Amino acid sequence: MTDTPTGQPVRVVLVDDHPVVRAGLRALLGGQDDLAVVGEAGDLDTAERVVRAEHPHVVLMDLSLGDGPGGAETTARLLALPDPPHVLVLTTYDTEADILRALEAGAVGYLLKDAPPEQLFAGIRATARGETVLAASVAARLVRRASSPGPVVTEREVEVLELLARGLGNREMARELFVSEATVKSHLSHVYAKLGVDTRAGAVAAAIERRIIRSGG
Amino acid sequence: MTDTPTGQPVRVVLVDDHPVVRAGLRALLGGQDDLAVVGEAGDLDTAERVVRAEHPHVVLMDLSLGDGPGGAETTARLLALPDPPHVLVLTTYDTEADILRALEAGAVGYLLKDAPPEQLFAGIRATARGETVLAASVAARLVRRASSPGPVVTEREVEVLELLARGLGNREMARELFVSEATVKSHLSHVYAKLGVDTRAGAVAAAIERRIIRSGG
DNA sequence: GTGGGCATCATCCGATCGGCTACTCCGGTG
DNA sequence: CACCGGAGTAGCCGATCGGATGATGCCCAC
Repeated sequence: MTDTPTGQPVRVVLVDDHPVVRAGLRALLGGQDDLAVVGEAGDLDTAERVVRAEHPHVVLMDLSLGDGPGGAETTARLLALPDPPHVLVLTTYDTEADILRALEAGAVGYLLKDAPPEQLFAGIRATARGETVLAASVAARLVRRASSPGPVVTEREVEVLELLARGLGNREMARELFVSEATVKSHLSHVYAKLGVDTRAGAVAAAIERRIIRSGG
Repeated sequence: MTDTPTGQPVRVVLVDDHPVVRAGLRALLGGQDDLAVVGEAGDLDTAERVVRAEHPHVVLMDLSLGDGPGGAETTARLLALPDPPHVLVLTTYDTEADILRALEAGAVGYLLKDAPPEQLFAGIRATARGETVLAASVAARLVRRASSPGPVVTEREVEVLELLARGLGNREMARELFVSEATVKSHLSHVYAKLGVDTRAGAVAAAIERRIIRSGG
């Protein structure tokens, strides 16, 4: 509703591997007097360089950045720079793991790409002021999560889940991980408990849904 | 490389549920003299109305249109209109099932959102001429697929896969589907063969990857 | 009008899974 | 130093799975 009282526009850097999306954000933000896009990047390295050079107030970041390092890692890297920007995550997905990783990495906001432009503008202004901005559905997920114990799967368990998704049997997993079959079964039991399932198929589905493992693509 | 010899610009309608993406495409296409965005839509109904009114040469469509009807269905609906446009699918995903559905629905092109703008422009011009345009990775998938027998999973088999992803046992699936356990096992065997796996966990992963079933979110 | 694909059902049987209990190492933390 | 959690290991055993084989009814296409 209201505008920012400062005379200086909010300096924004766009980080997204989709040229189309970058152009879209540029076009949208260009219509706002108090928002200025001072740079953009399609990958982590470029992002780091641009942020270092431009010292933006806000970085608008797409989480599904390429296939390499996740947006969460990128966020962390940018926040480690001197005079770090506020990071506002703007993504297509609203999966729990994504949100948590981004917020844990230090992002102060999380909006979805299908958000109306006004919400986006307001989000950027709020982010520049250091406020936390969450899309409604994102907030809802966080609330829902706050009431449940965090299923923290260990690194090893993730490995087992990945092999599991490839359809390996316990014996094969054991060989692959250089451990005994008993150990694999042990990990599986723990995974089942943490994911709230009791079958391999259910574990794979749950793991993919919570983005503990990815399903290729 | 070359431009279209016609004096009339290519009339384009954008269909995408992300305002940001629509703005991006508008901005990008706006820089091309021979391309004119004559309308846009964020959902199926609007798309149908706009196409009916504007009679565009090309429809740029995002497959991941909302959570309702898929882009494939939307494509089919638009092609069913009088004087139908050429449909160029522009999406984030390059999953086999998506591509096939879109192409089967009648789309003549398939590009990814992370494509460079030049490729996008060329694709639109080619589409306007009725040519087929495929992103490199998409073409590769089709080639890879052509050599293998088409894994066309039946409706019933999808049901089994969905229950499988929920971690149900054969007995439970049988009860859920009002059939005998033997039938469930039969379906599973067929599914395994079609997906090229031999375990329930592998089947779930393969089914999610090929978007035969969704994993929530 | 016959073949093929789909859905259905049945039986057999070896292989695997999943739950249970119990133990050893190790690195952190109070 | 004692405690805890993660990782690794072991054996037992009933339940389940997966493969093989074979059969029936239906509907559609050639």
